[in-house]
Amino acid sequence: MTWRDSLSRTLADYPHPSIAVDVALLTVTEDGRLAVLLHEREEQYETGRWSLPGTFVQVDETLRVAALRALRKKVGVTGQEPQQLRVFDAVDRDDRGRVMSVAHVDLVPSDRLEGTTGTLRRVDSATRRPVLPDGQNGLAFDHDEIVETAVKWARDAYRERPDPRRLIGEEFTLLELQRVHEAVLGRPWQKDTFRRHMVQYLDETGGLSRGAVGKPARLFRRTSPRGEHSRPI
Amino acid sequence: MTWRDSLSRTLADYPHPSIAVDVALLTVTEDGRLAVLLHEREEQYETGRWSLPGTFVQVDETLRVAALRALRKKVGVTGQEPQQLRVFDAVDRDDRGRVMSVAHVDLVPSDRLEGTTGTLRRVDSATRRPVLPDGQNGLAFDHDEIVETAVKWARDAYRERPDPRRLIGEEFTLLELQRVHEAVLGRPWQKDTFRRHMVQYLDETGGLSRGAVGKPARLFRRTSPRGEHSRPI
DNA sequence: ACAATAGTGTCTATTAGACACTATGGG
DNA sequence: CCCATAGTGTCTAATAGACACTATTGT
Repeated sequence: MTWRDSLSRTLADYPHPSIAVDVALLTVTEDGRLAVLLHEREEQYETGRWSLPGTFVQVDETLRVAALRALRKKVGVTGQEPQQLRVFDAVDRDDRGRVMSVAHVDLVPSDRLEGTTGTLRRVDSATRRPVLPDGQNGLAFDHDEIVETAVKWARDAYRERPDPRRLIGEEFTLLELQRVHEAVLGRPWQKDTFRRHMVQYLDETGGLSRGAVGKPARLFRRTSPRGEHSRPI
Repeated sequence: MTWRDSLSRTLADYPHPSIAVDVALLTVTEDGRLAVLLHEREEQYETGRWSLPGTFVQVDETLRVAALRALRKKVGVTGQEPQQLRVFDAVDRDDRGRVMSVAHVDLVPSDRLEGTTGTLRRVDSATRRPVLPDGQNGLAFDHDEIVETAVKWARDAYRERPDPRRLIGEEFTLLELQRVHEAVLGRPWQKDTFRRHMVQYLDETGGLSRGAVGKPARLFRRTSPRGEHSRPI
């Protein structure tokens, strides 16, 4: 007997919380700043409020699939790998009912956001919150807190390893890598310190950068990882 | 209009996953080893299988309350502070239906387990899994993975700070503190390295230990924490 | 005196960070 | 030649780990 049969009715019919996913999709903008993708709510009484893309989790769906569906339907973005942050479960966090949200985060190159129906908002380095237009202060629900957790996750991921979310391509110079890390971490880095910290995780390709002024830089790629993958906080 | 009114029916009546909590309640045994509290399942076809205490989350309940209820009802333990690990959401993880589980962990002094109806099982230091009796190998559901994540959480918490889960009392000697840390981490520590690492987070009380052989040891207490609290991984 | 535990001085190896130097391309 | 960027030698400060020594109690 499987859970699609009548036995499951007794379990599923008992009143239980609904479960949603919300995704803080982060990126690095052209001018080297961290930003988060928002969308404007259209529900009654809420028009004009900003929130993270999210959706309810359907009965047959994993969280990952629900998160990808939210990105596709709400902001028109496809093909990411959202990571779980944590569950936000305050009983009064959603006026529409008893809804818990599994917060997710992802960090993707900005060119994957082309054609999005969402809006990129810079994340303030000090507050770790999105900079909202004019008089507005704060996202809907508990989404400010989700963004803060997401930014912390991204910075933790970029403190140790070279570009773990692959914001840049397979081959890169150390300066290109450093620019990405400075954007995510929101602070500068000494080039020699940065180099000596990262080279242990890099392999030289043998190639050199071309076309720019100055001494051509060596190209590197990430060392193929041996063990653990990146994890949510 | 609140979520108790008719509007919520349309939301809650739509088929959606059930949500459960499972708690890996860890402790340090008399002989200085890490252990996890299990209980024997009584459901049909499952009698004799071991699992973590868990329960379904009710519609009005926070995860914390549900986790505490599971501990009270399933193993007769009260008053802990479970921390979220992550959501386990594989669609086939539970034969009874579509159930996601929010895994929790807590680490408490062994005297709080007096009168429990559960069973303490030592956690193997190498595999990070509970040592099961005779021929059994593996907990029900995905609970082996939860225990592994819980042990990792506990070890991370005890790597930096002095006894963050308060397994020992307010005042203690450095040797007492070291014994607790060695039990959680599952490895010995040099006393001078340990001391110099931990004193920065400790205040001297001025008191001395009494009654034992050898030079009396100074008593310390934890420095009142300024900022962040302990967090799940 | 001796056993046992507490606590410290000091050496080494490693590392982050900073400064300043050398290296190598384009114009 | 000059400029700009790449890459390295080296110094300093901080830290973990280890060893060995001194300190202080009970018996």
